[in-house]
Amino acid sequence: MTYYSVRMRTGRRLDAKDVYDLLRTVPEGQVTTYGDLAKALGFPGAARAIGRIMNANPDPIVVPCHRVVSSDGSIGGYGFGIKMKKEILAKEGLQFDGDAIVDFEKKRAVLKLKREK
DNA sequence: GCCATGGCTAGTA
DNA sequence: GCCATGGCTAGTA
Repeated sequence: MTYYSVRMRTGRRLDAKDVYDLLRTVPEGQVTTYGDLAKALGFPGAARAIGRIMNANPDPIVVPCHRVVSSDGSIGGYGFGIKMKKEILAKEGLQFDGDAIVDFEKKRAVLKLKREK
């Protein structure tokens, strides 16, 4: 599996693999946000870049990109359509009020960066 | 110029 | 609802 890394305007690199690894720690039944992932990895403000990386997800089976939603608790986007995103999340136990996640703050995962080798 | 974002403000009710 | 943020890409020169 080859991942790409994103070159920030600052010159720093955000490795897509780091994003996917962190996202994989979000358990079924919970969600995180684009901005939370960005911040946890030390790139505050790069939420939009995270969205791009989600869109480029090479393996939706392994990387649960459907668990990444907007910071206001609304559904956010999805490469296969937000309808499917909602269906998957519903299957994982989340409830919706329109496009808004019910009890969003309770479902919002606390991201912890694992020390890498 | 586009977009799978987010934060802040005006302005309505 | 506006605009700052951030990288990508089609398409012009």
